[in-house]
Amino acid sequence: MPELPEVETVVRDLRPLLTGRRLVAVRRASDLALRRPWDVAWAERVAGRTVTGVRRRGKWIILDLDDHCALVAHLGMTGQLTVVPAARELAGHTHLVFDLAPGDEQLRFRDSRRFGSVTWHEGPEALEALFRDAGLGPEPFELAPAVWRASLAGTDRAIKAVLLDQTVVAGVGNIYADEALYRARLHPARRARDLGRAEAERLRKAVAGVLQEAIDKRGSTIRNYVGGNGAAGDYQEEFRVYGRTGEACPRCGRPVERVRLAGRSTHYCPRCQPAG
DNA sequence: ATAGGCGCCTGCTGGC
DNA sequence: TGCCAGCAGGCGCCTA
Repeated sequence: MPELPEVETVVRDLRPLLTGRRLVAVRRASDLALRRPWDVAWAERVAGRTVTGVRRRGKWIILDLDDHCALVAHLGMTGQLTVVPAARELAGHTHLVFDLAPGDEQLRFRDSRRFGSVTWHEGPEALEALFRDAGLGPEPFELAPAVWRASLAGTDRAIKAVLLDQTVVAGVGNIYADEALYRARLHPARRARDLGRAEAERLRKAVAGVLQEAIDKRGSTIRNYVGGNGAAGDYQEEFRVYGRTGEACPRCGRPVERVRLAGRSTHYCPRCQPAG
């Protein structure tokens, strides 16, 4: 579910709630497996450590610890990472609970579909290895025009597929790919290598612009997503095409169309985003 | 070597 | 009302 703006919102929420606090104890709250396996050994290493920072890389959430190790969370489609009062009843699908000190609160990881994960990494090298193995590409706000153009030129795929490729640019998912293509007035099925220089630059800026606006609105909540403080996002109110199949394009009034592309639902305006 | 498809899970919605 | 297919903010593995 969560793409870069949602993950960024979680990170901004969690930063003041976690930084300087100790993870007194960690325990599993379910026996069900997450995408990446829980390792009992790291629970012992993490217990008693203080969180020194909270940051994001692509759609990954990083909790830096005072022993230079790190916890890394991925929210998958339905993951939630929130700080709540320890007395609050455990919500369904809660998988991990971290007791915090000082204060009577807990960091909890919920995930109904369990496509998400929480893992522990021993040192900065191990963390880098995780992102290197994933082939994680540049952050969209730091994507150099020449690098972007080279990525487009080097593939036969549709531009929509390229936007979803985390090795090309990190953090874009299905919603913001569609919204960025609409803003750039580009048909999602256009071959990436066929984009002109101006079109490529328009799209690069549209991606950054849409993501920034979504961050400003605390991301998009369609179903499950909440920030680190438990509050939903507001950017779903700003969608121009995503999830608006059959509704009027806000620019020209033509009905928004939906097709299957790169294995994902893809929404676009057939007039504003011409195929040719 | 690239690109597409499928599987992983659960929950919700819409059509019959 | 009930059932069931289809769909969902993602990724990783397999195959052609």
